[in-house]
Amino acid sequence: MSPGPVKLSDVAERAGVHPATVSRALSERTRHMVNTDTAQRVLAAAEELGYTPNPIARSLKTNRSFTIAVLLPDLTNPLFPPMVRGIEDALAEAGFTALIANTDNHPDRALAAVETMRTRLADGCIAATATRDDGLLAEAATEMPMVLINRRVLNHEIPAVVADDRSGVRQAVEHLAALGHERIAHVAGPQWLATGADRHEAFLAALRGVGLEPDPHLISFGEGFTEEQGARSLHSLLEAGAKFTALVAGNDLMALGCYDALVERGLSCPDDISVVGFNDMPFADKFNPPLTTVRIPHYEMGRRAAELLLGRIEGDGSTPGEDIVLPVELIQRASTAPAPSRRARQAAS
Amino acid sequence: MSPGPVKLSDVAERAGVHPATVSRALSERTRHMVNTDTAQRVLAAAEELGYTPNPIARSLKTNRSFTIAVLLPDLTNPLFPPMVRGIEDALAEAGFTALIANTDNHPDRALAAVETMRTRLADGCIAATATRDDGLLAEAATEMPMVLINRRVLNHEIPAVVADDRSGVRQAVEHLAALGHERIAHVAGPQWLATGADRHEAFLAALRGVGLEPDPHLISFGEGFTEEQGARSLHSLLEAGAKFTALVAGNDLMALGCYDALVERGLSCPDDISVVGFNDMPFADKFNPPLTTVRIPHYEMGRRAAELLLGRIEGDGSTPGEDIVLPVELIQRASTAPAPSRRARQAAS
DNA sequence: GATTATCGTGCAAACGATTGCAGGCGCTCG
DNA sequence: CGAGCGCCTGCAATCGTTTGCACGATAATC
Repeated sequence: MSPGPVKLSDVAERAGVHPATVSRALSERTRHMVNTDTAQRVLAAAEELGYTPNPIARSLKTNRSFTIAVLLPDLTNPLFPPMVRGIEDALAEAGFTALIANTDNHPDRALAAVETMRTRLADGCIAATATRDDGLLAEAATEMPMVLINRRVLNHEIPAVVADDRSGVRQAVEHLAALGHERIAHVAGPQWLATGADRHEAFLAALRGVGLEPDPHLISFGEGFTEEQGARSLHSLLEAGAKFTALVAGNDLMALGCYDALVERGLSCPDDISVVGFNDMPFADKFNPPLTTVRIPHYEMGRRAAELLLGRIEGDGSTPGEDIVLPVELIQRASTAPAPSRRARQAAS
Repeated sequence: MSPGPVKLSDVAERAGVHPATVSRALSERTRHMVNTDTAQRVLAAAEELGYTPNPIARSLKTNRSFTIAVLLPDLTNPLFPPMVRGIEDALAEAGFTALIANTDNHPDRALAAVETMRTRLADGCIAATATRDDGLLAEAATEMPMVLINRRVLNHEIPAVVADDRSGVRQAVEHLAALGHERIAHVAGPQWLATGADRHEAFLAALRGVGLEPDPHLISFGEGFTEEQGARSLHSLLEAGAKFTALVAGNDLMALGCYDALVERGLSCPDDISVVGFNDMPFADKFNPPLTTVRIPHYEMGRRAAELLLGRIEGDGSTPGEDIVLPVELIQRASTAPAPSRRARQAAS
């Protein structure tokens, strides 16, 4: 037997057959081509020798790597690890492996990553990096199966699995409205991301839904879903003299930024201003105050994205793709409280 | 030209040379074997055609995949993403890619992961999953270059990069002692992990260092570095009637568990009990109260681990390996306060 | 009993790159 | 002027699998 890892020909020799026969006997799909008891013999030999196929050689021949590229803007954002877990779990069940790449939100790093993935022959790609109008990904999508997660591009050319953002912010503003808030601000996320734009739009709609008229002076856009941008946005709102008693932030990170801005100005949450976030990131219940936010099913989104992708890979390439939108749920914690006016009234009564 | 991705022979044809020549011209290492201006021609042709080598085919021949396996217990633990970033960045600079696997702290899942990695021909492995006495990894280490991160095995057979745990907990108890605390508890991590055992030992030493005698009744061991275990440990301490005014937790997650246990029992941090954590995980400054903890250089640890590993791969296999231990720093926030006794005295004066 | 279908297996050519070996050419040097 | 030496470059084998094709044997058909 040759040295090093055992290979197909070793098994063949041991079983007294040709390597090709071993190959056929070992694959579920081609097993029927070989006599049942030779198959048994081969299987036994493979078992005894502890044969494991060399995936490199296999890939070279078949052009499939059983590898899925996962493009993330930033693994450090607590939003993503649970999604990745979901993705990995679903992929593993199908014998696939995830290859994770951070893009830092830089288009060129994304380009480089896509390139790497493509040349490494990933069988498909799950991207969380898409900007709303993303030519790069759209182009890449023509070359390999792709699905988006937590993002969406303008013309639904790429299937996506997303949380029900509209419902989420609706629940948020209804909650605020029910608490008596009438002047509600929006510390919005970047508008070049679908999540940012969708939530902003949903915010406007939800406000009208509860009979409030949107006020442009109560809306400020951040340039990223980050703490700094959240703080900056809130500061600029306050700076401009806007008056409001509650705000909904683009996501939890921005909400945390708002916390910072608030304490910096000696304001209290929720006494002066109620804030609600988005995502229910890990430890959102441990913040000061515990953050009211809308919970999205991170893990489930990951699973669904992976399953969707696998379906497109294995499948006939059809399933033209309704986006999958998963339900969300408002988690009420201590960062929201009745509006001051109502508290005053209650105190008076 | 053949269809699909451009390959070596396409470039060869275009440049009017043999594929072998192209191969040599394209590799920095072998370029000197080919005439300077043919090399130019080849380079130009490759550029025009947009040639990118097929790493699968290359790997098959060279037995190198330029892939590094990264074994994590749990990507969802906020400790790890920054490390992964460090690893990825350092690897990318050298043209390597990281393959991330979660083991969920299950030895068999780790085994499966290692197996996958090995058969996928990873060139090396960075593991954060090692238990103190880890036969599995020790064995795997004989088959491929490996370095440990944030973990250590008993007999230093595998090089590791770790934070200076001893110094960290020393700083923590000195801080507490300086605040006047005399009865300091330890909500320790699992002892089968090096981090758990080291910190426990360091705790004992540090206590004596400030002239306090360790009391076994003030120490409780968790079975995992988790919130639940932190809460459970603290509960059992309190249940047993232990009296103390401060505690150092095995890590930040356990500290958060302590927060939970404290509020559940109507105790206040830091008024009744000061707590200090370990790791300075993201958002530790946002907790209620902001957590005093010791900061470890996550990102840097990742980088160093990757660099160390690459050195072992490229290099002569020497560097027998002192462990790399990186400095840590106590970050004082609001979860620690002067001991009640001292506060009383201050109030009296 | 000759002819055709059926089944099981081996042969050999891929996949796309790397690399030892050999050979052609032009020099120099004795 | 011929032997010898360097420098380039082409040839062909190789990495470990998969897979179309052909071949031989056995079974089914008329």
